Order: sequence, then structure tokens, then C-alpha cells
Amino acid sequence: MGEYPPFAVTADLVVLTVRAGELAVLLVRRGIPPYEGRWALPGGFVGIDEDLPDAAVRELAEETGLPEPAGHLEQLGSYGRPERDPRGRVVTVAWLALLPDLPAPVAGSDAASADWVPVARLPPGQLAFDHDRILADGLERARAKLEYTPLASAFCPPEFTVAQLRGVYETVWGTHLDPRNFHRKVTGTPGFVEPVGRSTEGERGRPAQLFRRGPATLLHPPMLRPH
Amino acid sequence: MGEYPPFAVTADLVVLTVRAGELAVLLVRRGIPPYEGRWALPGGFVGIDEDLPDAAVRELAEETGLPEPAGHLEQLGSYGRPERDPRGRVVTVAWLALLPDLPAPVAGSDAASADWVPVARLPPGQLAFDHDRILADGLERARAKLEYTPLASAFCPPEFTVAQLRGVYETVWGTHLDPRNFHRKVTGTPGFVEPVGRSTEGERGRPAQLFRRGPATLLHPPMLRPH
DNA sequence: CTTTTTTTCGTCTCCCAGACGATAAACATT
DNA sequence: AATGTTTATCGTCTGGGAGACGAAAAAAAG
Repeated sequence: MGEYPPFAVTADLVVLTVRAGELAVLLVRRGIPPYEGRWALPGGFVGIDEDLPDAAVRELAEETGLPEPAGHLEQLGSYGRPERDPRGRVVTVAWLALLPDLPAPVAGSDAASADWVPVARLPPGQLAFDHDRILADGLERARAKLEYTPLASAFCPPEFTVAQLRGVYETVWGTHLDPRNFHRKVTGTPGFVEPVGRSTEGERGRPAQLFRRGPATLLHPPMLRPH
Repeated sequence: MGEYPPFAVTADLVVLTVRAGELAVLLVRRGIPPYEGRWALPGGFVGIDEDLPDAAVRELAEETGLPEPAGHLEQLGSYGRPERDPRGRVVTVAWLALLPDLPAPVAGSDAASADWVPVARLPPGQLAFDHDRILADGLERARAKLEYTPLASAFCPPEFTVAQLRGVYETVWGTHLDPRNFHRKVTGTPGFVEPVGRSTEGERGRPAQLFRRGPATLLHPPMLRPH
């Protein structure tokens, strides 16, 4: 067997979190050409003996500094326009990660500085390579998945309140949800959340019951976006 | 720049159609090692200057012999376990195609024989490489997408009846649907189908109104699977 | 002690899905 | 020509869930 065209394969990450009421994406400032000084999605080359999910997990750990946070990671898609990287023919396998707000600051292991950037304040067309499109696809995927999966809890710490979960939906969708109907829906959908037995203390207002993630993998019926 | 690990990149296709009341997938019989004599998904190497969707469209045209049928093509995902191809490190970008039943027989342009194989009669573990998993993922994607998109019409000819469309749902899902509720749902969902003004002739029973695809890209509310 | 804030429980209405009766319009059979 | 068979299409009824709110409960803030 013989002559295949040689490609480079990378793993790029769309890492999303909700912090301070805003949906934020993890970006790195590029220190070398091409696109020097521009924001880019974190990522890197896949090792020659490395499986694709392993490469994504490795890059995520390198970039966030955490071993394996209790978030969610799934393949988003592959992008390989011949001109997308001026250095050569590079196909990237993009991944979508949803993480709870990290208490530890993001310490980039390599020299490039990494930071959370609120997506609402990110002007389009500013990212390196075709990362604008990859980010847009990741955002759309995340918004859609909140409807029919319990993945909103991936943005929350292990124990959370219904109001926290509602805040995730409101931030990701950019909409307002009725607290009473949301409460009924979440607690009434089997397997979505499980009561932990304790309540919050020291917060404002009436203490809220604490929940953890339920075993459900699909929401039946789904949580529909308003309008 | 310089030293990236070299990969080969292929485009593999899960091409589905509904024929004779069965869901069938397009498979090729491999004529050379590895996996000689086994069924495999059609596919081939991506050209060094070729965009990924272009490679998929090209492979689809080569394998079906048709220029660009009125079906649907979307990226399914990428698969790249290091041991998935004994010839070397090959990452494949898999695509899902939904086509109407082709009047022309499938004439494989290359020596390998291609044929439609009903998925129900395909024992698991029989496909080359990791194509069993890719096929399973493609089937699951297709079944799920019928719920919230009008993509069932991609399995139909340009003009079709409500009963034909119902038959697609029933064979893909393997369920029975009530003809009256289905008719109300399809004709009542805006943008799903558009009446063409004519009716069928010479068929059994009362003539049925002909429809064509509507402009909707998403079904609101979705067509839910029973149970 | 009152006000404010937030959680949580109910109620009411509308829409939609599922179950199913009834009618319409063709062909097949006698 | 009359009748039966098949399939399409329209209607009706009922139950569950979503959206819009009212109201009570349980804490902190003033």
C-alpha cells in the first residue's frame, strides 16, 4: 500500500463554561505565526499512536490544568478546508467541552496565555484559522443539546440548586424562564436531578434544596426553548 | 513548523435508502486485503487539495453513479483509533447520506461490487475495519433526525404521498404509526410538505394527494417516536 | 417587626398527541 | 349495475404537558 496524501491531524477544543452570568469560551492568545497575537481555540497535534478522544482529553487537561473535571466532552466535527492552515494540509477534529466554573485559574502549561472570554463580547471574525466557524458550531450544538439532554448540569458543580440550573439555561439561551414552571419541569422529569437531602445556607431568600445529576441521558419530554 | 505525525485521511459513507419496505445501506465487497471479501462502507482517500465535503460528494457520485441526487448529506463524525487500519494511521471522516430509492442499479465504478443490504438482515460484526460502529452511529443519527427535522422526505422521490412518507418513518423506526394522526401531523406542521395540486392515479384505493418537500428545516413541534 | 428576596406548591387554560369513528373515492368482483 | 375492498382524509374525544400566574413558606435585610 502505498501513496496516500499526507495530512496533519489536530484536536481543537471549544471549551464552554458559565461564569458571572455569562457564557464564556476558553481561548489562547497565539504567540507565533500564523495569526500571531490573535485569539484561537486551544488544541494541538494528535500523536501518531494516540486515539482521537485521548488527544482531546489530553489537550483539555493541559489547557485547564485539571485532571478530568466532572464536565462533558463530545466530538463536534472535523474541518479540513485545504487553505485553512497556511503551514500545510491540516485536518482538525473539533471537540465540545462543557465545564463547571473552575475555581482554579486557567494556567496555560505552555507559554501562550489562556483566558475565559465571554462569547457575547467576542466580535466575529477575530479568531485564527477557521475557529470562528468552529466556535459558532459548538455554540449551536450546546444550545440545542440543552433542549433534549440533561447536559446543563455539566455547567454546574456536583451539587446545585434548581435556580443555578435555571441560570445556566438562561445564560446559554439568552432568555428568561419562569422559575415556577422551570422548577416543576426539572423536578418532574424522571432522572434529570436527584435530591441530595440538604439545603443551601447563608444565601439570600428561602434556602434551596440541593440536587445532584440524575441518571437520565435524554430528556423526555424535552425542555423547549421559548418562542 | 515541520514535524507533524503523518496521517492518511479517508471519507467513508453511510448511504441509506428505503426500498421494498426495508431500510438498506450501500455496501461494497472488498476485493483486496485487508478484510478481503468482507462488506465495507464505500469510501476512499481524500485528495491533498480536496475539501472534506467535496471528497464525500465525489465518493457518493462514484459509488452511486448519479451526479447529485436530491437526497441529504451531512457529516457524521471522525474515527481514528490507531489500530483501525493495519496499513497505517488512517483517520476517516464519516458521512451520512439519505437517498430516495434509486431506479438505476448501483454500478460500482471500480471493480468492487456494490449493493444495497437491508440493515435488518446484516449480522453485527461482519463489516471491515470499524465500519460496524460507524454504521450503528449513522443509523442512530438517522433515526433521531427523523424526529425533529423533515429529513424523511430525503428518502422519497421529488413528489410523494403522505402514505409514502409514513412508510419511511415506519421502516426507519420499525414501528407502526396511525395513518390518521400522521396525516394530520404532517399536513398541519407548517413548511413540512407542500401540496403539488395533483393526485396519484391507477393505485389501489382512493387516490392520494401529491406533495413535495416544504421549506422547513426544523420540525416544530417534533414528530415523536412512539413509546 | 416589617420588608425583601427567593423557593416551592397550586390552579387554570390551551395546544397537541393518541385512540378511534366516519366518510370519500378509487378499483375489484360478482 | 351493485357490492365489496382498499386507501385517503376529516372529525371527535380525552389526557398530559407547557405557559401564565396566584399564593404560601422560609430565610436575610432594614
